[in-house]
Amino acid sequence: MLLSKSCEYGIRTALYLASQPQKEFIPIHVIGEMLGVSPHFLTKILQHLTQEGIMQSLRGPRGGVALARSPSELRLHEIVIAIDGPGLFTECVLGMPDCGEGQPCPLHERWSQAREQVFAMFSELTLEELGRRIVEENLRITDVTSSSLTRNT
Amino acid sequence: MLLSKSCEYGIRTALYLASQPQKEFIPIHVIGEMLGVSPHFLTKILQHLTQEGIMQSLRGPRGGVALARSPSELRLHEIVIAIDGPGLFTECVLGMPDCGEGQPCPLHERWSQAREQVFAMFSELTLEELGRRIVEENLRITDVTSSSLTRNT
DNA sequence: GATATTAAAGATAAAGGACTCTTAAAACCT
DNA sequence: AGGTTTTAAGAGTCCTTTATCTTTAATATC
Repeated sequence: MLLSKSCEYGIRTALYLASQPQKEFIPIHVIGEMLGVSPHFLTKILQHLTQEGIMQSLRGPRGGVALARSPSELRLHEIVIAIDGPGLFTECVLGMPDCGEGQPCPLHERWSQAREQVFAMFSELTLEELGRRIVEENLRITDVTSSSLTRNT
Repeated sequence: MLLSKSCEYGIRTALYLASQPQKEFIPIHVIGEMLGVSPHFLTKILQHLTQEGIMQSLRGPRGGVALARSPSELRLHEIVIAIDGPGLFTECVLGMPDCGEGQPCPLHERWSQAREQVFAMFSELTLEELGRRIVEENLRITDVTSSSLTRNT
Protein backbone atom coordinates (compact mmCIF):
# COMPACT_ATOMS: atom_id res chain seq x y z
CA MET A 1 0.00 0.00 0.00
CA LEU A 2 1.36 3.36 -1.04
CA LEU A 3 -0.27 5.41 1.73
CA SER A 4 -1.42 4.54 5.26
CA LYS A 5 -5.15 4.57 5.99
CA SER A 6 -4.66 7.70 8.08
CA CYS A 7 -3.02 9.42 5.16
CA GLU A 8 -5.84 8.42 2.83
CA TYR A 9 -8.38 9.89 5.22
CA GLY A 10 -6.32 13.04 5.68
CA ILE A 11 -6.04 13.63 1.96
CA ARG A 12 -9.71 12.94 1.31
CA THR A 13 -10.66 15.36 4.08
CA ALA A 14 -8.46 18.03 2.53
CA LEU A 15 -9.99 17.39 -0.88
CA TYR A 16 -13.47 17.62 0.61
CA LEU A 17 -12.71 20.92 2.33
CA ALA A 18 -11.19 22.26 -0.87
CA SER A 19 -14.28 21.33 -2.84
CA GLN A 20 -16.71 23.10 -0.51
CA PRO A 21 -18.03 26.38 -1.90
CA GLN A 22 -18.23 28.15 1.46
CA LYS A 23 -15.00 28.03 3.41
CA GLU A 24 -16.54 27.64 6.86
CA PHE A 25 -15.54 25.22 9.57
CA ILE A 26 -16.99 21.76 8.91
CA PRO A 27 -17.75 19.45 11.85
CA ILE A 28 -15.58 16.36 11.88
CA HIS A 29 -18.51 14.00 12.33
CA VAL A 30 -19.92 15.24 9.02
CA ILE A 31 -16.68 14.41 7.25
CA GLY A 32 -16.38 11.10 9.05
CA GLU A 33 -19.87 10.11 7.97
CA MET A 34 -19.02 10.95 4.38
CA LEU A 35 -15.76 9.00 4.45
CA GLY A 36 -17.29 6.08 6.31
CA VAL A 37 -14.84 6.34 9.20
CA SER A 38 -15.30 6.85 12.94
CA PRO A 39 -15.31 10.54 13.90
CA HIS A 40 -13.04 9.81 16.87
CA PHE A 41 -10.42 8.27 14.64
CA LEU A 42 -10.72 11.03 12.11
CA THR A 43 -10.40 13.60 14.90
CA LYS A 44 -7.00 12.21 15.79
CA ILE A 45 -5.77 12.44 12.23
CA LEU A 46 -7.06 15.96 11.68
CA GLN A 47 -5.78 17.06 15.04
CA HIS A 48 -2.33 16.07 13.89
CA LEU A 49 -2.77 18.00 10.64
CA THR A 50 -3.86 21.00 12.72
CA GLN A 51 -0.69 20.78 14.80
CA GLU A 52 1.29 20.60 11.58
CA GLY A 53 -0.25 23.87 10.41
CA ILE A 54 -2.15 22.35 7.51
CA MET A 55 -5.60 22.64 9.01
CA GLN A 56 -7.21 24.81 11.65
CA SER A 57 -9.92 23.86 14.10
CA LEU A 58 -12.56 25.56 16.18
CA ARG A 59 -14.44 24.06 19.10
CA GLY A 60 -18.05 24.62 19.99
CA PRO A 61 -21.12 25.31 17.90
CA ARG A 62 -20.35 26.22 14.29
CA GLY A 63 -16.93 24.72 14.96
CA GLY A 64 -15.09 22.06 13.01
CA VAL A 65 -12.04 21.97 10.80
CA ALA A 66 -10.93 24.05 7.84
CA LEU A 67 -7.81 24.44 5.78
CA ALA A 68 -5.26 26.56 7.60
CA ARG A 69 -3.95 28.27 4.49
CA SER A 70 -5.31 29.32 1.17
CA PRO A 71 -6.03 26.28 -1.02
CA SER A 72 -3.90 27.90 -3.68
CA GLU A 73 -0.88 27.44 -1.42
CA LEU A 74 -1.54 23.92 -0.23
CA ARG A 75 -0.56 20.72 -2.01
CA LEU A 76 -1.17 17.09 -1.15
CA HIS A 77 2.45 16.10 -0.66
CA GLU A 78 2.47 18.21 2.50
CA ILE A 79 -0.22 15.98 3.94
CA VAL A 80 1.60 12.81 2.90
CA ILE A 81 4.77 14.02 4.59
CA ALA A 82 2.93 15.23 7.70
CA ILE A 83 1.23 11.86 8.26
CA ASP A 84 3.39 9.15 6.65
CA GLY A 85 6.69 10.99 6.76
CA PRO A 86 8.97 11.79 3.82
CA GLY A 87 10.14 8.20 3.33
CA LEU A 88 8.04 7.54 0.25
CA PHE A 89 9.78 10.37 -1.56
CA THR A 90 13.29 9.74 -0.33
CA GLU A 91 13.99 6.13 0.55
CA CYS A 92 15.32 3.18 -1.42
CA VAL A 93 12.55 0.92 -2.66
CA LEU A 94 14.42 -2.08 -1.23
CA GLY A 95 14.97 -0.36 2.12
CA MET A 96 18.73 -0.17 1.86
CA PRO A 97 20.04 2.67 4.02
CA ASP A 98 22.92 3.78 1.85
CA CYS A 99 21.43 3.25 -1.60
CA GLY A 100 22.30 6.18 -3.81
CA GLU A 101 24.38 7.18 -6.78
CA GLY A 102 27.49 5.83 -5.09
CA GLN A 103 26.05 2.48 -4.03
CA PRO A 104 22.92 2.00 -6.14
CA CYS A 105 20.63 -0.96 -5.74
CA PRO A 106 19.49 -2.72 -8.92
CA LEU A 107 16.25 -0.73 -8.95
CA HIS A 108 17.72 2.64 -8.00
CA GLU A 109 17.54 4.28 -11.39
CA ARG A 110 14.03 3.13 -12.17
CA TRP A 111 12.67 3.89 -8.73
CA SER A 112 14.13 7.38 -8.83
CA GLN A 113 12.09 8.03 -11.95
CA ALA A 114 8.91 6.41 -10.66
CA ARG A 115 9.29 8.21 -7.32
CA GLU A 116 9.51 11.50 -9.15
CA GLN A 117 6.25 10.77 -10.90
CA VAL A 118 4.60 9.81 -7.61
CA PHE A 119 5.81 13.03 -6.05
CA ALA A 120 4.51 14.99 -9.03
CA MET A 121 1.11 13.37 -8.54
CA PHE A 122 0.95 14.82 -5.04
CA SER A 123 2.64 18.13 -5.68
CA GLU A 124 1.78 19.48 -9.13
CA LEU A 125 -1.79 20.52 -8.45
CA THR A 126 -2.80 22.82 -5.61
CA LEU A 127 -5.82 22.10 -3.46
CA GLU A 128 -7.53 25.01 -5.17
CA GLU A 129 -7.16 23.36 -8.58
CA LEU A 130 -8.15 19.97 -7.20
CA GLY A 131 -11.19 21.43 -5.46
CA ARG A 132 -12.33 23.08 -8.67
CA ARG A 133 -11.94 19.86 -10.62
CA ILE A 134 -13.86 17.88 -8.03
CA VAL A 135 -16.80 20.25 -8.41
CA GLU A 136 -16.64 20.69 -12.18
CA GLU A 137 -16.01 17.05 -13.08
CA ASN A 138 -18.01 15.61 -10.16
CA LEU A 139 -15.05 13.53 -8.99
CA ARG A 140 -15.43 10.96 -6.23
CA ILE A 141 -14.01 11.43 -2.73
CA THR A 142 -16.79 9.97 -0.56
CA ASP A 143 -17.55 6.36 0.29
CA VAL A 144 -21.27 6.89 0.13
CA THR A 145 -22.99 8.45 -2.86
CA SER A 146 -24.02 12.05 -2.37
CA SER A 147 -27.62 11.11 -3.12
CA SER A 148 -27.75 8.70 -0.20
CA LEU A 149 -26.38 11.43 2.02
CA THR A 150 -29.05 13.95 1.11
CA ARG A 151 -32.02 11.64 0.97
CA ASN A 152 -31.28 9.65 4.10
CA THR A 153 -34.43 8.97 6.08
CA MET B 1 6.32 2.64 2.31
CA LEU B 2 5.88 1.05 -1.09
CA LEU B 3 6.76 -2.51 -0.05
CA SER B 4 6.54 -4.38 3.23
CA LYS B 5 9.77 -5.39 4.95
CA SER B 6 9.05 -9.02 4.10
CA CYS B 7 8.73 -8.12 0.45
CA GLU B 8 11.99 -6.20 0.51
CA TYR B 9 13.77 -9.23 1.96
CA GLY B 10 12.11 -11.56 -0.53
CA ILE B 11 13.19 -9.45 -3.47
CA ARG B 12 16.72 -9.01 -2.22
CA THR B 13 17.01 -12.77 -1.69
CA ALA B 14 15.85 -13.38 -5.25
CA LEU B 15 18.33 -10.83 -6.56
CA TYR B 16 21.10 -12.46 -4.57
CA LEU B 17 20.27 -15.91 -5.90
CA ALA B 18 20.10 -14.55 -9.44
CA SER B 19 23.51 -12.95 -9.08
CA GLN B 20 25.22 -16.14 -7.91
CA PRO B 21 27.34 -17.80 -10.60
CA GLN B 22 26.64 -21.38 -9.50
CA LYS B 23 22.98 -22.17 -9.18
CA GLU B 24 23.21 -24.39 -6.11
CA PHE B 25 21.05 -24.32 -3.01
CA ILE B 26 22.16 -21.54 -0.66
CA PRO B 27 21.57 -21.94 3.10
CA ILE B 28 19.14 -19.39 4.44
CA HIS B 29 21.43 -18.41 7.30
CA VAL B 30 24.00 -17.26 4.76
CA ILE B 31 21.46 -15.04 3.05
CA GLY B 32 20.14 -13.79 6.38
CA GLU B 33 23.63 -12.81 7.47
CA MET B 34 24.13 -10.88 4.27
CA LEU B 35 20.80 -9.06 4.55
CA GLY B 36 21.21 -8.39 8.25
CA VAL B 37 18.01 -10.22 9.16
CA SER B 38 17.25 -13.16 11.42
CA PRO B 39 17.47 -16.47 9.52
CA HIS B 40 14.27 -17.68 11.19
CA PHE B 41 12.35 -14.71 9.96
CA LEU B 42 13.80 -15.03 6.51
CA THR B 43 12.96 -18.73 6.52
CA LYS B 44 9.31 -17.87 6.93
CA ILE B 45 9.33 -15.45 4.03
CA LEU B 46 11.20 -17.81 1.71
CA GLN B 47 9.02 -20.70 2.77
CA HIS B 48 6.06 -18.71 1.51
CA LEU B 49 7.81 -18.02 -1.79
CA THR B 50 8.52 -21.73 -2.05
CA GLN B 51 4.84 -22.54 -1.57
CA GLU B 52 4.07 -19.99 -4.28
CA GLY B 53 6.33 -21.81 -6.71
CA ILE B 54 8.88 -19.02 -6.97
CA MET B 55 11.64 -20.72 -4.99
CA GLN B 56 12.54 -24.28 -4.15
CA SER B 57 14.13 -25.58 -0.98
CA LEU B 58 16.11 -28.57 0.16
CA ARG B 59 16.75 -29.70 3.74
CA GLY B 60 19.86 -31.25 5.11
CA PRO B 61 23.53 -30.80 4.26
CA ARG B 62 24.09 -28.86 1.04
CA GLY B 63 20.48 -27.76 1.35
CA GLY B 64 19.03 -24.27 1.25
CA VAL B 65 16.95 -22.29 -1.19
CA ALA B 66 17.19 -21.68 -4.93
CA LEU B 67 15.02 -20.16 -7.61
CA ALA B 68 12.31 -22.59 -8.68
CA ARG B 69 12.37 -21.55 -12.32
CA SER B 70 14.88 -20.28 -14.77
CA PRO B 71 15.89 -16.68 -13.94
CA SER B 72 14.99 -15.78 -17.51
CA GLU B 73 11.37 -16.58 -16.71
CA LEU B 74 11.12 -14.88 -13.33
CA ARG B 75 10.36 -11.20 -12.70
CA LEU B 76 10.16 -9.24 -9.49
CA HIS B 77 6.48 -8.35 -9.72
CA GLU B 78 5.68 -12.01 -9.07
CA ILE B 79 7.41 -11.70 -5.71
CA VAL B 80 5.62 -8.45 -4.88
CA ILE B 81 2.26 -10.03 -5.64
CA ALA B 82 3.11 -13.25 -3.77
CA ILE B 83 4.04 -11.38 -0.59
CA ASP B 84 2.19 -8.05 -0.55
CA GLY B 85 -0.67 -9.01 -2.83
CA PRO B 86 -1.70 -7.34 -6.08
CA GLY B 87 -3.12 -4.22 -4.40
CA LEU B 88 -0.20 -1.96 -5.28
CA PHE B 89 -0.84 -2.58 -8.96
CA THR B 90 -4.61 -2.47 -8.91
CA GLU B 91 -6.04 -0.31 -6.13
CA CYS B 92 -7.03 3.33 -5.89
CA VAL B 93 -4.33 5.44 -4.27
CA LEU B 94 -6.96 6.92 -1.92
CA GLY B 95 -8.37 3.47 -1.07
CA MET B 96 -11.76 4.05 -2.62
CA PRO B 97 -13.31 0.70 -3.54
CA ASP B 98 -15.12 1.74 -6.68
CA CYS B 99 -12.64 4.23 -8.09
CA GLY B 100 -12.34 3.72 -11.82
CA GLU B 101 -13.14 5.27 -15.14
CA GLY B 102 -16.79 5.53 -14.16
CA GLN B 103 -16.25 7.06 -10.72
CA PRO B 104 -12.70 8.41 -10.77
CA CYS B 105 -11.08 9.99 -7.73
CA PRO B 106 -9.19 13.25 -8.26
CA LEU B 107 -5.89 11.36 -8.54
CA HIS B 108 -7.13 8.49 -10.66
CA GLU B 109 -5.60 9.54 -13.96
CA ARG B 110 -2.21 10.42 -12.51
CA TRP B 111 -2.00 7.37 -10.29
CA SER B 112 -2.86 5.09 -13.20
CA GLN B 113 0.18 6.43 -15.00
CA ALA B 114 2.50 6.31 -12.00
CA ARG B 115 1.26 2.82 -11.12
CA GLU B 116 2.11 1.66 -14.61
CA GLN B 117 5.64 2.93 -14.19
CA VAL B 118 5.94 1.21 -10.82
CA PHE B 119 4.73 -2.03 -12.36
CA ALA B 120 7.20 -1.62 -15.21
CA MET B 121 10.00 -1.24 -12.67
CA PHE B 122 9.17 -4.67 -11.25
CA SER B 123 8.26 -6.43 -14.47
CA GLU B 124 10.40 -5.21 -17.36
CA LEU B 125 13.64 -6.91 -16.42
CA THR B 126 13.95 -10.62 -15.74
CA LEU B 127 15.94 -11.96 -12.83
CA GLU B 128 18.50 -13.16 -15.34
CA GLU B 129 19.08 -9.62 -16.60
CA LEU B 130 19.07 -8.21 -13.08
CA GLY B 131 21.51 -10.86 -11.91
CA ARG B 132 23.88 -10.06 -14.74
CA ARG B 133 23.74 -6.34 -14.01
CA ILE B 134 24.39 -6.90 -10.32
CA VAL B 135 27.58 -8.76 -11.16
CA GLU B 136 28.76 -6.53 -14.00
CA GLU B 137 27.99 -3.19 -12.37
CA ASN B 138 28.66 -4.37 -8.80
CA LEU B 139 25.23 -3.24 -7.63
CA ARG B 140 24.32 -3.29 -3.96
CA ILE B 141 21.88 -5.77 -2.44
CA THR B 142 23.53 -6.56 0.90
CA ASP B 143 23.49 -4.61 4.16
CA VAL B 144 27.11 -5.37 4.90
CA THR B 145 29.89 -4.76 2.43
CA SER B 146 31.13 -7.87 0.67
CA SER B 147 34.64 -7.20 1.99
CA SER B 148 33.48 -7.37 5.61
CA LEU B 149 31.80 -10.65 4.80
CA THR B 150 34.91 -12.25 3.38
CA ARG B 151 37.47 -10.87 5.76
CA ASN B 152 35.51 -11.37 8.97
CA THR B 153 37.83 -12.42 11.76
C1' DG C 1 22.76 -46.65 10.26
C1' DA C 2 24.78 -42.62 12.71
C1' DT C 3 25.63 -37.86 12.40
C1' DA C 4 25.72 -33.32 10.97
C1' DT C 5 23.26 -29.99 8.53
C1' DT C 6 19.47 -27.70 7.04
C1' DA C 7 14.48 -26.12 6.30
C1' DA C 8 9.77 -26.49 8.48
C1' DA C 9 6.75 -25.67 12.09
C1' DG C 10 5.20 -23.59 16.14
C1' DA C 11 5.27 -20.71 20.34
C1' DT C 12 6.11 -16.26 21.90
C1' DA C 13 6.50 -11.37 21.90
C1' DA C 14 7.48 -6.54 20.77
C1' DA C 15 5.98 -2.69 17.93
C1' DG C 16 3.02 -0.15 15.18
C1' DG C 17 -1.36 0.73 12.76
C1' DA C 18 -6.15 1.15 13.03
C1' DC C 19 -9.50 2.04 15.54
C1' DT C 20 -13.04 2.98 20.03
C1' DC C 21 -14.37 5.16 24.16
C1' DT C 22 -14.33 8.47 27.87
C1' DT C 23 -13.48 12.78 29.80
C1' DA C 24 -12.02 17.58 29.44
C1' DA C 25 -12.04 22.06 27.36
C1' DA C 26 -13.75 25.66 24.56
C1' DA C 27 -17.23 28.31 22.15
C1' DC C 28 -21.74 29.55 21.48
C1' DC C 29 -26.73 30.36 22.54
C1' DT C 30 -30.39 31.53 25.47
C1' DA D 1 -24.88 31.83 34.45
C1' DG D 2 -26.06 27.38 32.46
C1' DG D 3 -26.74 24.14 28.97
C1' DT D 4 -25.41 22.51 24.37
C1' DT D 5 -22.38 21.64 20.67
C1' DT D 6 -18.13 20.69 19.15
C1' DT D 7 -13.00 19.63 19.12
C1' DA D 8 -8.85 18.12 22.21
C1' DA D 9 -6.63 14.81 24.73
C1' DG D 10 -5.66 10.48 26.41
C1' DA D 11 -6.36 5.72 27.68
C1' DG D 12 -7.26 1.44 25.97
C1' DT D 13 -8.46 -2.46 22.48
C1' DC D 14 -7.71 -5.26 18.47
C1' DC D 15 -5.10 -6.73 14.65
C1' DT D 16 -1.14 -7.09 11.65
C1' DT D 17 3.69 -6.86 10.93
C1' DT D 18 8.11 -7.87 12.34
C1' DA D 19 10.95 -10.66 14.67
C1' DT D 20 13.08 -14.28 17.92
C1' DC D 21 13.56 -18.76 19.92
C1' DT D 22 12.76 -23.69 20.31
C1' DT D 23 11.57 -28.00 18.57
C1' DT D 24 10.80 -31.16 14.78
C1' DA D 25 11.46 -33.26 10.33
C1' DA D 26 14.11 -34.20 6.36
C1' DT D 27 18.35 -35.40 3.90
C1' DA D 28 23.06 -35.73 2.36
C1' DT D 29 27.26 -37.64 3.72
C1' DC D 30 30.21 -40.61 6.06
